Amino acid sequence: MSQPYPPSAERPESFDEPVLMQLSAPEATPLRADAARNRARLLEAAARLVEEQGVARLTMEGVACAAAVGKGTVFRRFGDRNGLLMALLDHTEQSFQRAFISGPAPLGPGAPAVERLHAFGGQALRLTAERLDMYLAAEPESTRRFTTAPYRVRFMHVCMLLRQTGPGPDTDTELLAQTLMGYLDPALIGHLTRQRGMSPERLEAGWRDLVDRSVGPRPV
Amino acid sequence: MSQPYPPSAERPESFDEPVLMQLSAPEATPLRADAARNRARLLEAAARLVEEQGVARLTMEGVACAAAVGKGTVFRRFGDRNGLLMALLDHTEQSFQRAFISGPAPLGPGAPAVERLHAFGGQALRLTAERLDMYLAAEPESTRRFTTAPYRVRFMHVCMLLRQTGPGPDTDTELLAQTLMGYLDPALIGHLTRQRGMSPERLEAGWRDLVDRSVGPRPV
DNA sequence: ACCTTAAGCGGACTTCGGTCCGCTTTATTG
DNA sequence: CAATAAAGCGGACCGAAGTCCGCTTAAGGT
Repeated sequence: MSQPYPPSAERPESFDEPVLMQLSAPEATPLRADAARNRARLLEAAARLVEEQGVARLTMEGVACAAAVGKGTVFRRFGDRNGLLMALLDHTEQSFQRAFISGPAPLGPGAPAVERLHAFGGQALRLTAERLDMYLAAEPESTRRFTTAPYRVRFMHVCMLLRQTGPGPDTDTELLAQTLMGYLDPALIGHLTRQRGMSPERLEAGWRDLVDRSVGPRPV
Repeated sequence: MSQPYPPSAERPESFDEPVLMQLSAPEATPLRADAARNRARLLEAAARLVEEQGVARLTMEGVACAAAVGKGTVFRRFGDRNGLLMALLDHTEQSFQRAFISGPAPLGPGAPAVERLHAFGGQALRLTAERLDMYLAAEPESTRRFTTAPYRVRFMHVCMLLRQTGPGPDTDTELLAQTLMGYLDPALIGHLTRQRGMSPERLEAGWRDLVDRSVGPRPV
């Protein structure tokens, strides 16, 4: 109920600013030299530890220790464990973003909105499946997951594409977009692939079906 | 990776048995007298503490203490914090279940499947909104949330109704049902109502739209 | 160069969920 | 009614996330 580490903190709590593209890349105030160095060491150490022992064994103290840095420093820089994990996914997420915002069609602009939606989901499914443990571990719990920067960027994109498909006047695009986003939730993907044994192809076909149903005015 | 408390534990890990209706009500082996007494005292104490201080302040040790019982006992009985919280919701959940399985139409049998789906979502939204904090706190994280008994019962129900609406042969009912269930996720409901300020009416209208789009064969 | 100041640092500390294991109680059975 | 096995109990213990606060240090102004 209070901001723990006043100035920066990689996970902003405010809601209303225009987020697009500012995942964590350009800090409002650039980091001090030592801070930047420590940040890099921490990310490097964390990535190494994850690779060596799996994300489940990653502890904040372990990372601090491996980076030869105090525990408080890790929290100051990344806010919490999810923040650190999200930072580890930042590169992937940013290039995905670039791809669907300004990359080549059909993911990027140029193709019809429906096809862009198809491509968007396909790529999201692929990225998530590829590093599922990371995405699962990075996902904050409860309602927090809807307020992370990457989620919001994706959401706004889906919302925009949906609006371009000629929804009827009585279609609630925002809610429909949330529903579509729900399909891409790492937890759901993990459940379906690991516990229900569904193939990526099946998930992708399901996505296309869902998009086709969501597009255009609502049925009679 | 191992079952911590061998014999009972209110959250079964197995997947394939026919669950329907066995939330926690009839234990496989009935509880020993002292165990049953302690269970009741724990639930009572927990409910009181939640009422007094809110679910966020509820700690397992606090409950144990208030029930004049050892901490280990709480864990033995309920598995973990989510298990305790789910037990607190059990009554609500069971009567909801009865209502949609065998209650009066349109929630129960008798009405067309589409109307039953409409009613189902409406009621789920209402129940969740009514005790949102509890539902949020009781929700296990990551993929675990798909394996709780209440989730699975709801899911199978939606799946069944969907199958009754004449989906085309190329419709993946299971995936569609998961999508519908995603709309009813307490975390999403909490986000939409609290952080985006959406009205219950709007959410319900969104649900009806979603159902209408999900029903029947997929569009061209 | 020096001074000032605020960002940054570190690690002890708190809190809480979850586990362990030796002891106690219940229920069954002969 | 005793004996006994197994379910139950309790609280010490552990690990990890997150907090706090006094000390250090980089950076910009004079």
